[in-house]
Amino acid sequence: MSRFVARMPAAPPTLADVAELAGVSRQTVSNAVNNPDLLREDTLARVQAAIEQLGYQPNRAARSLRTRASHLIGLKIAPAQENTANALMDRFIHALVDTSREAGYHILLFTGEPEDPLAGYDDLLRSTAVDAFIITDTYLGNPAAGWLRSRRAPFVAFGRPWEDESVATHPWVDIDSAAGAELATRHLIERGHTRIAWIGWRKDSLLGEERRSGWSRAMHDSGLATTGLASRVEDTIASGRAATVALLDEAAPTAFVCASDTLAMGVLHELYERGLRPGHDVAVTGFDDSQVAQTVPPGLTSVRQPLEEAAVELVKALEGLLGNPPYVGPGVMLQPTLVVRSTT
Amino acid sequence: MSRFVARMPAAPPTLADVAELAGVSRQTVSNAVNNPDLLREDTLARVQAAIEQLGYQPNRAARSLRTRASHLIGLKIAPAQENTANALMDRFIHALVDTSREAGYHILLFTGEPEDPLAGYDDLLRSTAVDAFIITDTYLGNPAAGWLRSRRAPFVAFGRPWEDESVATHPWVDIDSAAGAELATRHLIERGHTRIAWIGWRKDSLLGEERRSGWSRAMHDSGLATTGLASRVEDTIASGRAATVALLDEAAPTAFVCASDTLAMGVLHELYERGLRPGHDVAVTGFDDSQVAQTVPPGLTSVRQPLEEAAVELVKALEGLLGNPPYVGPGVMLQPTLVVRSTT
DNA sequence: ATGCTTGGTTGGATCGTTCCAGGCATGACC
DNA sequence: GGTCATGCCTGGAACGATCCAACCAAGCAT
Repeated sequence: MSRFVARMPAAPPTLADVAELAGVSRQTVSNAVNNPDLLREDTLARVQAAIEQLGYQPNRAARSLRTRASHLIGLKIAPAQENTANALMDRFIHALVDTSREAGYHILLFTGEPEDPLAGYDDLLRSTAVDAFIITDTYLGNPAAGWLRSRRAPFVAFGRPWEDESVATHPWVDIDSAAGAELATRHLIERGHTRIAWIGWRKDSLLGEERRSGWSRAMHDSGLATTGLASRVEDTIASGRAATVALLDEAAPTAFVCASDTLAMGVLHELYERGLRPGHDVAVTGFDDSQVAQTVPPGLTSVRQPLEEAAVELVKALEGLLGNPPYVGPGVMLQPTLVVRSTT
Repeated sequence: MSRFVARMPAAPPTLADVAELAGVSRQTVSNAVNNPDLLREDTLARVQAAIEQLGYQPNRAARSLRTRASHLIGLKIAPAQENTANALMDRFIHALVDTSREAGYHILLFTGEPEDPLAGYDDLLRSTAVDAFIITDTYLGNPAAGWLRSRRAPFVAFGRPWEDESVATHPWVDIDSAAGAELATRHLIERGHTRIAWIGWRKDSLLGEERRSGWSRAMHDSGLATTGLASRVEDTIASGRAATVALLDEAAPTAFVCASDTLAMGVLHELYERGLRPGHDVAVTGFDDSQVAQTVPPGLTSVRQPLEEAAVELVKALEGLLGNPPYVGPGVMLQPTLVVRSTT
């Protein structure tokens, strides 16, 4: 078979090219790549030299076609939120891409169509474009998990299954955010605060209730009262600020623990307006260690989620799930840390 | 509510399955999908019904193998920067994913290995995993553009080619950030400021010099002096703050135009420390309209880059580049806008 | 010597799609 | 009636990898 050597955009070398150069068959080259220990030492060396010389890399499409595995992982991303401090995705995505590269996977992004949130999953699944999904918004009622399960599509979740745990047959990784709120609250108690207010999300947010429980646990453990000190609002700066107004006027707290950096910024806005100095007159903590928390004067104390660790665990779970035989381990719960800055 | 479709892992239907059901040949089904106008009306309808019934979608691996096109676009992402306000990526990536979906492309992410920044490109290219790349950091000396060109790999750049323009044979999209700085400066001049300082990046940053030129143009056009009012530092909060100290003490400006939100936050930090009120005592503008600018009290005026528009143009350029014949249009320059908030 | 293992290698078939050359009606034209 | 063009459809052959059954020496036991 004579190949045209002088081709303009030089077609990448194939298995057959390497085989010819090394003087072996295609299959032997394939083994050299996938099962090196099947070859005799000298043959292996010869093949590897040929691979090196030609700069050969297996064609992904051909390999996927044959092995029915694309080594791609689908990740759905939500629109960037404006006017909030919730920008976890940047850090998370980077960690995920980095970790999955080491495991031989790439991350394929997609977005949802407003009318049909499952369409993106369906497309990728039916065209066998990805091997698995990572889902992130596991709030109650998110149809993705159930739908993927019914389709027998492999997926791992960042976020525990809030529904009946017994139904959840997928691996998950989550962060113990009750512990995060508790960490922040105890920190404030240590600083001598006794009237510590909570600003969290509305009651239908299980994650919000979870975080709130960390605050109330820390308070009760220290014998401090919580009545009149909790507020539950939308996750916006304006509502955080409104909650601050109400709490300051009615309960006179000396510190605020917030369920998000966004809400904490609401507090800072009101303090700014009143001429109160955060960290001196009133203490504030946020949640997520966003860039906002890191850069706002004088620096917002915030709970930091170990996203890099989460990525590692997610990829580990993914490898188990896609292994042969598939292995589904128990859920993994990670501990957040507190980054102390000048607002406390 | 719950529908149980007791099915085996059910291999996805293939072209042949559809063909059999519709009573035509494989090729006819393929035509129905790719060249519908080649079929007689009734045949087309019959095939489409069969496709619908089976939920058929072409297998991506097989299609890529045959057509030598993966419909994937590679995008290299940099680590999320801590302690800065530079989080453009979130918005940009989302816009890009959204736009390219409409054009039939997906975004594949990868990261660089520290020792070899080109390794990621090389891998994806040699395994024919992606059709093209989008590169974002076109600072002078970034080897990616030149390397990709030498490999004849299709790519479009977000950022103009700073090197010799005549060498650049690739499409690019950029944002006229000199105009952005000019916008911010003129805005301050309109507000009555005359002593307007510039805090930008060090001289070896061409982008920084570009932005600086917008400031000086606006100043000179209005007959205002610039001597002693410019400072060039690293892009960190600490250096922004240090520059503020020096400028306030030596040149007594009443306003600061900054090359980034990070630097602007440095200014706010110093104002905070001195008890000066941004927007009342001293005006400040940033660059990027980051979440930090949006949420910091009392709200930082900032230049907003039209990232969504940029994504649209990039994908348009990509389609041209991957078209047959390939088309490389002229570079596209987009205009930023100014988001006015309370610091001015 | 014959048969049997074992490690190393081989060529053919296959994954699901699209490209290509051709087939077969139908109808138009001379 | 024969030729040719046209429109619609078909079957075989690729794309480049891996799976599979078979092959072939060499080594060992019978």
